Amino acid sequence: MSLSDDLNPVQQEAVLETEGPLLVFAGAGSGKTRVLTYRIAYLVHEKRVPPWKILAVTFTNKAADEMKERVERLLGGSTKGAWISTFHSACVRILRRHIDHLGFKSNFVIYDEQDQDRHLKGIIKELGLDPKTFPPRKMLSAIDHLKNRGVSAEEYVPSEFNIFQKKLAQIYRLYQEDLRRNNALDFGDLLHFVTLLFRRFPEVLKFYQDLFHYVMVDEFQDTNLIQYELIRQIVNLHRNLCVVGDDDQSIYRWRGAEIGNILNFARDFPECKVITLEQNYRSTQNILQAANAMVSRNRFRKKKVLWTENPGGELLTFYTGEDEGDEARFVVKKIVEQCHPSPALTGLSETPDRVFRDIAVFYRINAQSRAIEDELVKNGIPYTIVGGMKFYERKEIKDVLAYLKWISNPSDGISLKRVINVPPRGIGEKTLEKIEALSREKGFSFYEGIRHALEERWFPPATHGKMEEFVRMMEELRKDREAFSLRQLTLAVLAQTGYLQRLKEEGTDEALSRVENIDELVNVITEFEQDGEGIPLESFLDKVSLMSDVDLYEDKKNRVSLMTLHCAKGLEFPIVFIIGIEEGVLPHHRRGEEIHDLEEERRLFYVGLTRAKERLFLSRAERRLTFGVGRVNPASRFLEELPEELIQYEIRREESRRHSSGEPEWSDSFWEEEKVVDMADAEIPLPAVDRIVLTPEGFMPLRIGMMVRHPKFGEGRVKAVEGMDENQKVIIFFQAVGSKRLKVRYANLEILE
DNA sequence: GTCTCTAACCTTTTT
DNA sequence: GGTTAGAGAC
Repeated sequence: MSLSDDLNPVQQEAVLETEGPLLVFAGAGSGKTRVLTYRIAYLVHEKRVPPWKILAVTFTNKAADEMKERVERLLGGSTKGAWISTFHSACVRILRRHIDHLGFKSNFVIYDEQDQDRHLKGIIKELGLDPKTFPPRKMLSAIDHLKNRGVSAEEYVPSEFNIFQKKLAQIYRLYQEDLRRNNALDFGDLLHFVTLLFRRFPEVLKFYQDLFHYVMVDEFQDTNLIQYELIRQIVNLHRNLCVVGDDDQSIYRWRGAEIGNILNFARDFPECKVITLEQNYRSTQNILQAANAMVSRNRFRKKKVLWTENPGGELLTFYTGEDEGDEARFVVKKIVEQCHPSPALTGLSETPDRVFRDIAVFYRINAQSRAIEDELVKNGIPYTIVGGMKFYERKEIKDVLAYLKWISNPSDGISLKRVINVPPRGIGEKTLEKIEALSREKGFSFYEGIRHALEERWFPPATHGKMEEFVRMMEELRKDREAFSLRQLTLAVLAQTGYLQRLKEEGTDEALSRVENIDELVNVITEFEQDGEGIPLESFLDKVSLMSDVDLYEDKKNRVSLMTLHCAKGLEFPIVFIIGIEEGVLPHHRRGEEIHDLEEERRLFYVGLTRAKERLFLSRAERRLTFGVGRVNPASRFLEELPEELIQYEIRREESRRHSSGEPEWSDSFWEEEKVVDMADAEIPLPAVDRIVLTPEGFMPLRIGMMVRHPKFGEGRVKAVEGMDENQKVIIFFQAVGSKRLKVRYANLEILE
């Protein structure tokens, strides 16, 4: 390790400034991780700080693992007990040790969003509230918000005149009570409880203050209030806190991230030193210039201008597709071109200079991946999706995990209720409700409730037998835990419960794919156990609960990567596509015109732009299917904010319409006439409609609310349009015969206005 | 209690 | 367009 060889002067300064608070503004691609890893290595190697006195927190496990790996490489050995982990896993580690202070047992389980949802629904029902006026998900996010601001159920004081708040207070209290009964914590609790622990038990706080002499926080712009408070509590003694972040890459405001944490850091730590890393090592001049121009439009930011010594590189390419299919064809055609350049196009190169793993496609929302996927499949290009429907969210996986969770913590009623009748055992909703009421009244966990009811012979005879059988089976599994390995335990669950057998009997394609997934889960568990540490069952469940989408991402396979812009943060690719540069998509219409929201959307775009090392392709579609309904989107306002001279517009041939079937999409005969034109020519006037309707003659502009005439039913008003293909239907209210749903193709409609 | 079919919701982003 | 929750039939 040689600081002067491996780091530029500013980076070196950030490494050497070890004492006291330090704020590092690290622009995209400026070597942020490098600084952090060298800093840790420097502390251990040069300043002889014992590794376990160092705490470094990140947001994803992937980032933590990467940091660990790089520190190990620098130190030529292990990280020897340095705490390098995510906020959440650090908190779990602390709570497993000290949570008894707060009246929980150390084998608590962590509820995910789905568990929370079920849990809260039960409470709303219990209170006799209408789920329509008090939607569980809205209540949940309100509770989460309170936790993120450090407000506990007992402390929350609702406004006396606000019915919503009053009910919220009631629900929040009951929700926490029930969690305690289940010995369970939700995501928000993990952080919140540690701050409570620190506040109420100074000796515990003292222990960690003494322990951590040096604290580092990565991606500081994404911390929320509670995370910041946690850090402040810990560093209050030694005050050796180094935070690294980039306000321009703050994209989690909607989840409570406080951009003020980084912008006002100097106010909380007046003695702090500020270092700004502005040299970019990742992107070409053109890419960087475009990104700079974009983000400089934001008003609420610390001014900085990234620069690079890299070559100018190629211009950004922009394509306007007819619809998302056309857009996808453009993307795939370009991918093929990059990976298999034909001699005619490149002049000389015979071998592809790019492989699939060099390429990533980013989008605003997950739903946009579909069109791209279809097109990639059609062309036999391997790809991987980061995020979206996750493995651990599949029903069968969650079922098996629920059994395991319960074995780990028999107080966990949510998991128990999930599987008590899976596969069907003749134990129904009503029985469960009775047990729940009984348990709540007596302060039992759900399982204790069942056992109590059995002893007292509360169940009707038929139910009694079934329940007895179930309890016997679960007790058996609980015993298995002592003697069995985690793998054996999982296999025992699958066999004893009849879960696997039931799926096999079903024999449908769906059931068989579930069996395959379960098979995969057993593989994962086996692997985990082999290089495992700690108690396998608990650590495995923790790992699964705290896993994020990006964590599953493996970059070793040679595949094109597809992901949302949010997932893209922290990654880089030689070639990047950003699709859907449209008003309503990016910026997304669910955000208002509020300046902070708009600026965050702009930052999101900025994050996407700065992931690219060499080439950047941007695109949009004039028409897009949302909810299976056609929609026309104008170009994003962000497009105009990119410097004109950095962009070349690629125009499409009119024939692309007939191209939806037949020949391979990228065949040279079709594309070779492409040319570069300027904006004026590329802009195609947009039809002023919000629904496009397909008729035998072609497209027909039909607006909702428009009056039309049908040959048989007479005059009517358009209420809705469904679909875009030849099966497209339209719902029309006719004065004569009422509402009708008609296939547009055959309806023979005539527009009246 | 179990299974099947319809209707509503959905899509912003996730540790 | 696709999934999922709730209603209705057996």
